[in-house]
Amino acid sequence: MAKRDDYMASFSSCSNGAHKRLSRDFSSHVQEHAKKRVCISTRAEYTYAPYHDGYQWRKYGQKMIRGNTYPRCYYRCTFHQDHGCPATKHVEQSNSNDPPLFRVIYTNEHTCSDTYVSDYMASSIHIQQIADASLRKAEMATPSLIHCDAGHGLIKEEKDAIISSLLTVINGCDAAASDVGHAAMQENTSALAQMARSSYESIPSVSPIPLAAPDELKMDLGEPPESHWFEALDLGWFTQTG
DNA sequence: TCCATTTGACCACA
DNA sequence: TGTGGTCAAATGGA
Repeated sequence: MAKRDDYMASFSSCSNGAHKRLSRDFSSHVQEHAKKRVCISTRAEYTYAPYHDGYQWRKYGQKMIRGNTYPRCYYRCTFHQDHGCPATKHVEQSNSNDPPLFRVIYTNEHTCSDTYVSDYMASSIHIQQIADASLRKAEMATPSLIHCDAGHGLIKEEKDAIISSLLTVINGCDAAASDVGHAAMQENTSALAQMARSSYESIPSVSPIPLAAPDELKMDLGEPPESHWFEALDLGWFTQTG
């Protein structure tokens, strides 16, 4: 496959017209190889904090998408020009709740590796933001429940779901780490997994009997079910071939 | 003055 | 031909 760096090197020494042409040439290469099932990573994520994921992004476009209430915003890595980092993400609000939930679609991995580890540390903050937002929502919905045993049980269930999601993500990261060879990331994700487990174990379990959360306490996620906080996009051509 | 964001226009693809 | 993704000039803030 043609290296993107080759194209990016060309970018720096050509006119705008040639720049655009090379960009399209590269897009054609990507699409061509996509047809041949070459690995290009894409994943979707639902989050309350779409703008703080540990990386620096620059917005390059916004578009109303047919059938969507809210516009989709297009971001690429700040180091796109400097280091040719191909990472991009699309952010679209998926509901009008307070706080609103956003769907973020990440495309391509960062090659600006100096910010890589901090991303995974940011992930723990990110998950904490999700948990906090979720619990605030529950508290606002039924403040009296927070102060009774049943309320504690419901909150524990809510936390269970969130932390379970975190562990799923971290386990996924562990697998990804072996692919890209970032040992440091593995250490951090293991630490995060341990943090999540200890956090999980430290939550007092007032009611050992699983309780079904009433409707007003369930998180309104719109389309995605809770088990799909982080969703891998199966585009049908992820398989790496020799 | 520099840099990030906005926004209309352009292009590729289905 | 409609839709989604990207570009780049214009604009605004630090």
